[in-house]
Amino acid sequence: MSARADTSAPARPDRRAARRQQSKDEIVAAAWDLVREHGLAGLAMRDLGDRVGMRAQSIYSYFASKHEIYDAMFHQGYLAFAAAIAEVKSADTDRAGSVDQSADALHLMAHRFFEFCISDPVRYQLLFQRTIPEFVPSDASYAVAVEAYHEMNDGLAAIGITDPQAVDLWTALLTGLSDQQISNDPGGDRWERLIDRAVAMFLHDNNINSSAPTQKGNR
Amino acid sequence: MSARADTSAPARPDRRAARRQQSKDEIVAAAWDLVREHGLAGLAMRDLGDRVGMRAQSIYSYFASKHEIYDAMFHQGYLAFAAAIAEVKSADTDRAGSVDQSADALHLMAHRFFEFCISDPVRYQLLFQRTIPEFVPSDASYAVAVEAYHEMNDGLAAIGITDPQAVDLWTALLTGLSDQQISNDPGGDRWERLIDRAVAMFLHDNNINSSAPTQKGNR
DNA sequence: GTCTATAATCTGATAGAC
DNA sequence: GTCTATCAGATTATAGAC
Repeated sequence: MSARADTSAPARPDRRAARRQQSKDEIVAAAWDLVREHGLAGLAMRDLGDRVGMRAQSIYSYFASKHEIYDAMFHQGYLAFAAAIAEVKSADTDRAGSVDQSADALHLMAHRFFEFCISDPVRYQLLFQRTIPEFVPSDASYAVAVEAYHEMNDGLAAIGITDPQAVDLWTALLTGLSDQQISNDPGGDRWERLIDRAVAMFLHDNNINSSAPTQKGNR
Repeated sequence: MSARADTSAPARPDRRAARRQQSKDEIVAAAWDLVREHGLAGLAMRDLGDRVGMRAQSIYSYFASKHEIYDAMFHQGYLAFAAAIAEVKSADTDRAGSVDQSADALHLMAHRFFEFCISDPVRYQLLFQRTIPEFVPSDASYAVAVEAYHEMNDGLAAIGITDPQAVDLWTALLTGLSDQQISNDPGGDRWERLIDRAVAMFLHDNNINSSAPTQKGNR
C-alpha cells in the first residue's frame, strides 16, 4: 500500500539525491583527469562518457551543458584555493604578530600559493586566466571565488598589510612567479627559488623589515 | 623564344615569390583579426577563407596546417616584441649611465613591456602562455623568441643588471602585472598604476637607488 | 594557384524508447 | 537514468578539374 512495496518509487528522496550527487562528483573528477591529459579546451563529452562508463548523452541528465561542467570545476577549484589559504592563516597568524612572525607568515603564504598554482597548471588556467572562449562562472561559483580572495586579504591584513594597492602588487608578484614557472620551466624550480627573494622585496616595500626568511624546511 | 612571350611561364620567379608572400601575409593578418574576435582557439579555416576572399581549402596551398598559421603569428608577435624592446634600448640606454638615467630607462622599459602585453591580449596569450593544446613553435620561430629575450637582457645589462635571477624576477614582475591587468581588470588601470612602484621596489632590491621615477608623460 | 567536391572525423546537443 | 539513434554542423585535410 505504501511506497515500500512499489519498485518504481524511491526508497528515500535524500538517498536518491545523494546517489545523484555522487554521480555528478564522479563526472567532474573524470573531467579533471581528461583536462589534465588533453588540455582545458580539449575536454570532449564523448571522452568524458567513456571515462565514466556512460554514453556521452547520458551526462546531460546530470549537467545541462559542457559549460556547466566547467563551472563545477571552477567551483571546486576555488574551494580548494580558499582551503589552501585558510590553512596558512590558521597555522601562522593567530598568535600575536612580531615582525619576524609576520614575515614568516608571508613567506609561507607565498610558497603555498605558488605550490597551489604549479601543482595543477590546468586548474591554474581555469581559475586564474580567461582561456575558455565563452565560459563565465555562475553567480554561485563566482561567489566562492570572491570569498577565496577575501580569505587571502584577511591573511594579509593579519600581517598588517591592508593597503589595496599592496594587495594587488602581492597577487601580481605571486601569479607572475607561478606563471613564469609553469610556462617557461615546467617541472623545474627556476622561479620557485626566487619566492623568498620576492617576498623580502615586497616586505621591504611595505616597510616590514625582516632579516631573512626564518622558516625552514618549507619546500 | 624566351619566357617573355610564353603566357604559361612566370614573369620572373622573384615576382611570383613576392606575390605568394603577399598572400601569406594577408592570410596571417586576417587570422589576427579573427583571433581577436573569436579568441585564440576559435580560429576556423572557413572564417579565415571567407575573410581573405578564398575558399578555406585554398589556404592549404599557402600553409600546410592551421598550426603553421599559428606559427607565423607567433613569429610575427616576437618580432614585434623584440622591436618594442629595442626601441626602448636605443632611446634611453646608449648614453653614459647615471643612476637616475638607469632608473628612468627601467621605468620606461616596464611601461613599454606592459603596454605591449595589454594592447593585444590574444597576442599575449599566444606568445607568453601555453594555451593552444598541441602547438609548439617551429625552430625558426623559437629562435626569434630567444633573440627577443636577448634583446631584453641586453637592455637590463646596459642598466647594470646582469644577475640571471634578477632578470627572471623582472620578467615575473612584469608578466604578473600584465596578466592581472588582462585577466581581472580589462580596460582598466588597476595594475598599470602599480608599475612605477613595482619598478622602484625592484630597483631597490638590486641596490640601485632612485628617488622617484623622473620620466613623465609616459602613459 | 584557385576552384569544386568530398572524405573522414569529431563536435555539442536533442528526441524518444525502455 | 540510461540507452539508441540522430541531428546539424565544424573540423582538418586531400583529390582532381580548370
